[in-house]
Amino acid sequence: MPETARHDVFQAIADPTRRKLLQLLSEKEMPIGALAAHFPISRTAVAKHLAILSDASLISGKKTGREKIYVLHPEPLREVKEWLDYYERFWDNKLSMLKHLVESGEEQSLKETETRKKPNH
Amino acid sequence: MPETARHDVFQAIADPTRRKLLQLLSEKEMPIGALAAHFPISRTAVAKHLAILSDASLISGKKTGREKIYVLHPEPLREVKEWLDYYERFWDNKLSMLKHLVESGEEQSLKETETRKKPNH
DNA sequence: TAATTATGAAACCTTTTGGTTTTATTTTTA
DNA sequence: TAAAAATAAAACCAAAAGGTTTCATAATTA
Repeated sequence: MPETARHDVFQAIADPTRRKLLQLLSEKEMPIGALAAHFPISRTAVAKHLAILSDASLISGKKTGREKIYVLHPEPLREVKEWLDYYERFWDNKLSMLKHLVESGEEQSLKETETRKKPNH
Repeated sequence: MPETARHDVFQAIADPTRRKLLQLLSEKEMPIGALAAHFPISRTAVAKHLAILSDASLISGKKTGREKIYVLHPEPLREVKEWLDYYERFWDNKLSMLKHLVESGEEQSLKETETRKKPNH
């Protein structure tokens, strides 16, 4: 695994082993050994999957002593979510409008809460 | 492309060419020739991508005369969305609860689905 | 300090992916 | 009906993906 090419988040989550790694790291940060114990493949193979996830900025590792603890970084998944939002309208005719309102309201609130706390009715 | 193994929706959307194919088909149903015109690769290569998308049940083709018209089937993307919903809470602390309420309500109306706590992949 | 533990790195292997070119087959249409 | 158009199918190819084993290195601990 040359690790030269930049890895895409869509490609990173395409592999079931990598999805399970993300799930494990979402429960608790762990070193590679603890992660590898959950799989039938070798620790080296897990290390390569971690490298791909790291390349997609989905995880990072901090070395403490002789261990390297891996931590989840879910932010890049937002790109996938935004891609999906476009298609959601095609399968969901019911509440898509409400949900889009909620989500656009959320973005608004993220910007607004710094400057304003009360509604401006 | 032996087409023996069943294709996963996560894997199907991993390739940028296939994502663009989905986008084109979301605008208008088209035969393979019209699709291939949007890419620098051969029509045969596009045909293989379409086979993968079809294998993931994301599209289907109906033959009319000498043309085969491809149609988008976005439903399998719901699986990706549900997987993402689990991670959304990690980047969105504000309205995730409201959104989860909206979405669980939606799922309930479509079918009686349990609220899931862990991803199933 | 010597053995153990945890990880990193390199070399290698097989299958899958994403692409090509070539050769049919089936409908239209000139 | 012969030519053109649209697609399908087969054979082939290079590179990437996913795995292995083997060897090396850095911290711990007995």
